[in-house]
Amino acid sequence: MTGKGARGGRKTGPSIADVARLAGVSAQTVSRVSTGTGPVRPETRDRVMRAIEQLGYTPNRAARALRDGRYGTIGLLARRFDRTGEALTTDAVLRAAEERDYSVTLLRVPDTSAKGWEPAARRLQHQTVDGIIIIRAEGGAGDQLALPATMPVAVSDSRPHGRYPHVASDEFTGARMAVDHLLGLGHRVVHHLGGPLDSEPARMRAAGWRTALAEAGVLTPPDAAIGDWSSESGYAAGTVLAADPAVTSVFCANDEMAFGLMLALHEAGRSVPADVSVVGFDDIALSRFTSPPLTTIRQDFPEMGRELVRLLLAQMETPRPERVEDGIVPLELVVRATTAPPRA
Amino acid sequence: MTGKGARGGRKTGPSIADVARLAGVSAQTVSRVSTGTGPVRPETRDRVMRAIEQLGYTPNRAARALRDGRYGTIGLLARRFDRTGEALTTDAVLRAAEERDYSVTLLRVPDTSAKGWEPAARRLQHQTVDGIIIIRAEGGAGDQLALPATMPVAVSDSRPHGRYPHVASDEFTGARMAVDHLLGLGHRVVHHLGGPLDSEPARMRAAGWRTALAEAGVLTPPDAAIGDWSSESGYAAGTVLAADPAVTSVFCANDEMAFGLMLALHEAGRSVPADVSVVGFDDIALSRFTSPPLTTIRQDFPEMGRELVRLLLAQMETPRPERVEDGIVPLELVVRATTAPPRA
DNA sequence: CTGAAAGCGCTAACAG
DNA sequence: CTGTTAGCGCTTTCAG
Repeated sequence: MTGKGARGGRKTGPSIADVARLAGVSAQTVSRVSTGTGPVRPETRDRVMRAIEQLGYTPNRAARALRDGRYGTIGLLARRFDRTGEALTTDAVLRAAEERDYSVTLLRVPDTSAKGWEPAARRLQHQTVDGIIIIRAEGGAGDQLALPATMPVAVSDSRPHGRYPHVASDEFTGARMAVDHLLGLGHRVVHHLGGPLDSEPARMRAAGWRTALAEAGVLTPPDAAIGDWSSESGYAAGTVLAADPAVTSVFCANDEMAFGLMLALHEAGRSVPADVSVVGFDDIALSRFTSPPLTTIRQDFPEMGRELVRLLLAQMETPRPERVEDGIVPLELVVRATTAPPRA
Repeated sequence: MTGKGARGGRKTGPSIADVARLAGVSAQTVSRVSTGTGPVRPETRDRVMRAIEQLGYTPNRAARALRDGRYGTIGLLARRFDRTGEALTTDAVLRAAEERDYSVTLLRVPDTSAKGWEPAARRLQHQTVDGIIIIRAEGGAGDQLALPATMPVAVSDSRPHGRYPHVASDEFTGARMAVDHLLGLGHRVVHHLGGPLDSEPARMRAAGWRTALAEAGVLTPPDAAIGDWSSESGYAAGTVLAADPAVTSVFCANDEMAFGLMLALHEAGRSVPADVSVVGFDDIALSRFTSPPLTTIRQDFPEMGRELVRLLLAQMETPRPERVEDGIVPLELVVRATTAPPRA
């Protein structure tokens, strides 16, 4: 014989063949027992079970994935995972995925620009994922994502994508609720501390603010301050706003910035809510427990996670469906102690 | 011919064979180009590259994993991922894993008890992971984890495990720094709001508090209040502590509880830091921006993530080494505005 | 009810 | 420098 061929790859743990050998049956039978497929005589099943136990056999997922052409894994893409919004979404997606028996792999995309997203997304495709959920807190042109055409995608963002189905909170309405609340308290005008300009959620919140003001007859709203979601940026904006006596109320695009803003206000000697009312957005866990507790717009993260996973799996079951509906999650105003009627 | 055999599994995307056919070369050559292994004539390489481009070929990771006997993936186990501590650790681990070209799969373990951890851990083994990092914020008897003997594990916890290497902040020293700071300000005694009793980090922080007090001559420290890390529990403890005029300073086992405590203090008319000083633990992003900004002990999460990954990969390279050193990460006192000398 | 064969896609070893 | 072969572990036919 011509000694050709080559040994295959590395062995990992006990394989189905090892179990079969020990139990004195065919690999086939072991598979049947292991997967619960097909008829097996109770006697045989017992023998196999014992062998499985004894060897500590667990099925090799790579082999199964190779055979089935799927991994049972969802990739979760975001710029970072250490912020409140991402963490809450991640946890929510994870729970929803679990329910459907999927696991979740994280991929961080360092760069905001489309250039940053794409290589990471490609890397993700080389990873073991069947579909991708993208959290887009900011970073504009995601339409250029250039993912493989067959890769199912769902996006957490505030606006239809054209290409991929998306899920979003009803940011526009949420912002209006915040502003209407302030207006209802008697404020003549509401200032705004917005998120980054390349963030769609930030834009929607600003639009809601502007619209609510317009409907109340304030046709030329004050300039909006721009932050980057961080408390630092809220603090910076706060030092400016604090100096303007015309400011009696501020609607902030997220809670973190609201806290930074309030600290600046406080340091400038303007008290909340007596001198200026503040409304946040998100309702993070801490907002209930700051002094004073923050009035804010609550996002339903668990529901978003569920929607995201639902939309993604729908695509995986029916690849490239003609049209996938988007998801929209309602928001809720939570009135706490940072809002009050204006002085005098 | 006897029509035996069976078709294999489902096709996913273009395979190496498809590329080979199109480029008019052997599968081997494609593999060589794709992996950058072995010599290929520039001409041939170009032809292959074009074919790859044209078909949008990307290697099938399941097949590679099957062959190599490894996945390039780390599993990250935690009770939940929506809290600050877990989110910071997750992000840190993710960054560290990326550097070493690993991806990270999340697994949530709903149950605190060892009973909850084990099935989840088994499930993880059935997942596509080469090793596991466990974040143990609470939930005691992790020694009974019963993971497969060959699975590398690293634990984020405060105390040697016996079984698995662990990484932890130097909680004991951190707690002492907090208490010494308060004592140095002139407080006669320092109260403590601790974490859950089944949490090792919580126990270490309480031990550090007790030791620092003892060294200062306070041999019978006041009873510690017990929380569950949440602001809610901090608030509850705060309502009790606020009623006790002997309380002039409190060291809290984390920042979230400190915020809850301070709100309760505030509502009871006791001001921070004039009436009572408060120190937290963690230094979460918001702590700098509350009013007043929180004095706290800063944890170095990125460093912890790096250590955790380093320890895990060390085991994977040298399976079951005789002894793996544990990691300990230093802590830092950050003095802000919630601490001051006692009144009078 | 059980066994044999074949093939998912990839790559190490060997032969040219 | 390139091609052939074999095999990683699993599961779906098909035959017995």
